[in-house]
Amino acid sequence: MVRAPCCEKVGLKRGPWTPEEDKILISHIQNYGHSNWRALPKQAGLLRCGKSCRLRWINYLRPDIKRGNFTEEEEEAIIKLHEMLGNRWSAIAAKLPGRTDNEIKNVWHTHLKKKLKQKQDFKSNNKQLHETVPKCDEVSVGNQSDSENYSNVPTLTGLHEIPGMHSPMSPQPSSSSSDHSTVTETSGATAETDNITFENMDSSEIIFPVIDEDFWSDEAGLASEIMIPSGFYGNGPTSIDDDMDFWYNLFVKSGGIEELL
DNA sequence: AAAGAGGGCAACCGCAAGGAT
DNA sequence: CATCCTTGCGGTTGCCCTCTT
Repeated sequence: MVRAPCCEKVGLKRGPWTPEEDKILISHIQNYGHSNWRALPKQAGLLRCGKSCRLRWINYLRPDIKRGNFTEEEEEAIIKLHEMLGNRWSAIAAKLPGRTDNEIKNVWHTHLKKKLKQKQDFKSNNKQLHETVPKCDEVSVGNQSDSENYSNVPTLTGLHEIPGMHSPMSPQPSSSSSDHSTVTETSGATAETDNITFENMDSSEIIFPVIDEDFWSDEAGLASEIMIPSGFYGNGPTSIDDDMDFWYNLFVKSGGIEELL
């Protein structure tokens, strides 16, 4: 038995969009917006389903779309974000202004998967080196009431404000660079470490766990193995999704995946 | 020069979530 | 509370272009 189409397709056009259709869609959205995708094609006089119009707009016609090849930096960012988020293309796209989830998904499947494979091959060839990275499992991120436990982590105490990023319980960094040394923690910190900034830290002070393929997509794994600085979370959100910027920036700041290999 | 292979990318499909009724 | 509708998302498809033989 053939499944009925998800939307009415009788008389509706499919396939590649023509420049004329694009023009109509752009003009209509500019004039009336896109509050209702389903009704839009009818109102605009397009023989397309709403879904198709939405996709065309989001992936191609939106004025803030960045066209052209991905830069090296963007590719690196995608690889790192994919390590953290898995196949959550929209979440990855949200971190890359002007890039769409579809575009990122395509570039992943066409270029970056291969690139990463090479990296992983390299990694497996250097397993011995890999095993020298210390593994820690004393600290749980999942329970914010465990903040006392964080103070038992010697390697990261004193990590407070990272320039260009914000910890979940701190205010957004201001444009003034003088704010870099601002201490914003609310609990669990020791007074004598308040002047220490991430910038001044030796990267060797940060210890990441051994990472395998499942690590970043497994919150439980992350929660049980990553070393969290004392007082870093305080009363702030504690889940990974609550502040992905925080995790990503921390990861990148500490050297990213290369640092772990 | 022609044919086949492979890659890149736009578009489609189906499902799930969330809101409206 | 149940059902319907709409939107958003990730996976997949298929066309077109380029490269290789």
